[in-house]
Amino acid sequence: MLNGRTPSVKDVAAAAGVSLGTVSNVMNRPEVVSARTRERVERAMAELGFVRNESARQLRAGTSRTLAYVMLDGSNPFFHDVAQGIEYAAEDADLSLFICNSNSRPEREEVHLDRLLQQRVQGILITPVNPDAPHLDELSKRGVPLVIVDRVRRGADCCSVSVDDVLGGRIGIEHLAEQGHERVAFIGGPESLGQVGERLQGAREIWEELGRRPEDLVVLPTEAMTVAEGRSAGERLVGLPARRRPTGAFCANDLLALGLLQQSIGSGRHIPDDLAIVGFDDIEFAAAAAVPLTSVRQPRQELGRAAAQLVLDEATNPDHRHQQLSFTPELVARASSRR
Amino acid sequence: MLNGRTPSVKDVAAAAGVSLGTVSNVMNRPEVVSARTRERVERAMAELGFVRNESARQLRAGTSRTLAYVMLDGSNPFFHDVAQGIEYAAEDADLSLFICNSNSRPEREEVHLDRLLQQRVQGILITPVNPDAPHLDELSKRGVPLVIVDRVRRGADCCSVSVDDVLGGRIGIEHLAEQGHERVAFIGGPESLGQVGERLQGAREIWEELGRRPEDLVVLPTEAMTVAEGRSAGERLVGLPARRRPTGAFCANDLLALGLLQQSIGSGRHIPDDLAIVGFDDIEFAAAAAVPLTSVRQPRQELGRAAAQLVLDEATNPDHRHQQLSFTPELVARASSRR
DNA sequence: CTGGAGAGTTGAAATGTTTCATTAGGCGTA
DNA sequence: TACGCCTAATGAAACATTTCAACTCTCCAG
Repeated sequence: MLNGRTPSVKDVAAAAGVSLGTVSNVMNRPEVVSARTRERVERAMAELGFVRNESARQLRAGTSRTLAYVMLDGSNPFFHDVAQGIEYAAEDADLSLFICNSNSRPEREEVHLDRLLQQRVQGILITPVNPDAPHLDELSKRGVPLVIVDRVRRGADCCSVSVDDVLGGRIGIEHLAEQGHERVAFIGGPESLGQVGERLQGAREIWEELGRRPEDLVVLPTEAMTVAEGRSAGERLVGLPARRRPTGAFCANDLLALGLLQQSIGSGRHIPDDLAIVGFDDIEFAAAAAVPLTSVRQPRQELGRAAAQLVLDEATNPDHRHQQLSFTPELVARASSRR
Repeated sequence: MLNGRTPSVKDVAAAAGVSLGTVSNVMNRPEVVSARTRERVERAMAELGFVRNESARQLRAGTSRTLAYVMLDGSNPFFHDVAQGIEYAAEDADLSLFICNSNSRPEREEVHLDRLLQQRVQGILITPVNPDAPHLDELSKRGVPLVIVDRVRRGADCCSVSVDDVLGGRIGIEHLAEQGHERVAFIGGPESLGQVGERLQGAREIWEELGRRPEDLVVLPTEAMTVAEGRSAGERLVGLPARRRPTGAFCANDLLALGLLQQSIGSGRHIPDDLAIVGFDDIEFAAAAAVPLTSVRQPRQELGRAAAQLVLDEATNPDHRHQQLSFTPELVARASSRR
């Protein structure tokens, strides 16, 4: 009767001598079935090696048991920490987490979103390549619970969780100023990345509030936020005439900062005496760098956890209101910037 | 007629004035339907915003379109590179990839595997906490295509993809010997990890073949393969009496090596003059360390890609044979070990 | 005895696809 | 005109589950 097929509820029912409905009850509402029958059914399940077919469950029940996170860049540990936070929240809610990676390519992002829609996931968390892309509108319109992570969306017609980047920019520069640096660099780009723009904005604000001259905040744009770009920025820094050369550098993320750190040490400079370095994100490797890296910490796991809670609220609470959650960044001072 | 529901093939069929079967054909075998009808159906789909329900498809077709990778440790970039390799292969085969993370906890691993079974994924790739755990047997017995990644399984009743760790151990130590080090340390653990044992074995082999004394290969066991443990090993290293202190250290992975590097520089030693360091894996951050790290490279993405191909072969090819694929590691010499 | 409540169990309907045997219609040939 | 062939389209069955109204017992109060 089974001849090779993987067993179904029907087979279990037959083996236990009960009806389909009872087997289903054992799985979903064990309290309504008597101890005797429950035991019998469970034994049959174990003997047959029954594994519930999730597709059929989902088709009938209309509800899936998975969340999804579409991350922006798998090579940046920051996003894995965010994912970890989401995972914990999902675990608490007894859901699975589907992790996809767009690798900053809009086409991949669309492919992933399309698949997730087909899977009817309960909710989607995403750090989008472009938070204003129209295909995100599509999702909201479709009614799929959606939370933007680590970005904000202009229209604000969906939830988002991010960090106050303007404040982050202020904190980083303020720290360098406090350490007595008269001329500092801001390293990051492309400026089209909303975060870079905001961190730079914060940097400029506080710099002027402290009464410094705008031309003493040197902006070194990069093409991406990678270690390699950090190294290249380091080379450009050395190339500046000594009297225009900053003594402190604030990088828009830790990968850039690590690249800069490496290039600086490699070319014989002493950190922080010749150059003080401040990063952003406070990834695991920041503390583990040769000269431990000062960084503006984002609460990475918290970000993920909060995002997951928002998406769950949207999925389950009928009078859900969209929220723009903003976390406060915080300075973690280490050797790379302290005299 | 739709009143809020998400549209189904039936709705599309009605809107386009054709039958269910025709709509299905448009999606799955467009060549059998006439251009006129196809167009009409496609228009209807677009207008209704139809998205195929994957659960229903899978239920009927009996086949899912996803692979899964259960990774061992989300905080180690090595596994993300492996995952990336799998993802590329999955992309080529037009499959989705489900990424789970056991975080080295056997219970989580089991939960994930159970879920994946319920989802009826096409195949499972896993870097298991313990490659000999009985629940992996279960999977093979069930007939789920299974590939062990970066480990080998004694019984060899399933495919695996790994790197020749004994050879890796030889390569690392041979390099240190060539650089003229007379006394070296092996740092890694716990030894119950098969890989650690094999790398150590290779290290010992070559050390003796080169005519060195066994007691000049100092083993410093660690409790885990993390940056923190690397730092702690560094402290123990300093604690050794000068005449017993190694001048070169071979770490069982890069995280350990980075921790050791940091601790060494922090306590004023010069790398590589006071201590030469060799890591294992060659993760992205190895090259980006303050003193670029010499490492025994594993072909990380290739590992993933090959594993995915094996699992696909097992899933689709009826006369699939299980294989134990072994890649050859290779030395990448950088500043941390070169005088 | 009868009636009713409550606990436990049943079985049919429903979910959204794909598949496949069947039918319809058009066209050329005998 | 009758026949066969080919291309398109059809619609019912099947997939594995959940749900729910209906049914059967058992037990106890009246």
